[in-house]
Amino acid sequence: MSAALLSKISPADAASFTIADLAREFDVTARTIRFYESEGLLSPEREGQNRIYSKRDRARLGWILRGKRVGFSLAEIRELLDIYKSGGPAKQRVALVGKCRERVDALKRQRMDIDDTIADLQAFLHAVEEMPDLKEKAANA
Amino acid sequence: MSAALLSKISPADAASFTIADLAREFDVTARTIRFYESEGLLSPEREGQNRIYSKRDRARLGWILRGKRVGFSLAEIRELLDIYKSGGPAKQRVALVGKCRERVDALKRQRMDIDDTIADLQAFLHAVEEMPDLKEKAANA
DNA sequence: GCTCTTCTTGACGTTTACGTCAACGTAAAT
DNA sequence: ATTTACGTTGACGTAAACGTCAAGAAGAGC
Repeated sequence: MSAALLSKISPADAASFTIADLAREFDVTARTIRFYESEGLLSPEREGQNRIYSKRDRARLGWILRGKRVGFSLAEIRELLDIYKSGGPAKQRVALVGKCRERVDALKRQRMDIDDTIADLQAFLHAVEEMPDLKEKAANA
Repeated sequence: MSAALLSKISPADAASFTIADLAREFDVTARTIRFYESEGLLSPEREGQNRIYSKRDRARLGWILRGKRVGFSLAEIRELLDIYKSGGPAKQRVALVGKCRERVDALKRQRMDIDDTIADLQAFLHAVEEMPDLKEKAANA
């Protein structure tokens, strides 16, 4: 029973995981993880009818979710994951490398947009902090 | 007639713009710009029934689109724009400043995700470049 | 044996962010 | 006067990314 409780914790260095394990760890629903599988982003083993995720599957899910956070669509993420595992003919790989470079450039542009937006918001924050009534509030605190 | 052609160019430093001007400049459809207005993100003047955009409107649209590029939803962008123009009571402004700071922190985390993703992709690119068959291709080129 | 929990597979609903007509107004060009 | 170009307001359609049931399988504990 204490073993059952410990299994709920599901140590991050375990060899395999249930769908609920990953859902907890990455803070997504099981529905989402199954949806990613239906979209070809994951393909875990089965133990009977139940899904069983390896450490590689887990890392892959992490990659997917980080991709989402940086604004990739699921289709883009699938493309990138396909590029990773691509052992196809050299000519095809050259094309994939091109796509990969484009993605890197896009990310760098996005990074600049983020820097600009941060600068804008911080400039606004500084301006607000210089406003007289707020300075009073701060002084009275 | 040459004046008509020049008007198509619609210099970026003009005092006002049509919806098509902005659509061209920012590479979005007029439909999109009207949609943003219907969502309360823009409120251009009217000349009869036609919309007429000021330089401030234009800058605002630029801000909106950059917001989209960094992954903000339209609702989030509206919130941030509302924060900008907020001259409400000090107490309310303090709350808005909090939201603003949260956004900055989120953007910083997002930037770290982007850096990590760039690093991943570039590591992959370097690995591919070290692959024998591709080195041959490069040598034969 | 029964219940409880966790898992499964559909099927349908929902939100966001627009696209796509349709039908019309208006002003300039021919 | 009429085409042409650009503008307008609805109304409806759509793709992405899930959420939300419904109904059932399958093992764990009592």
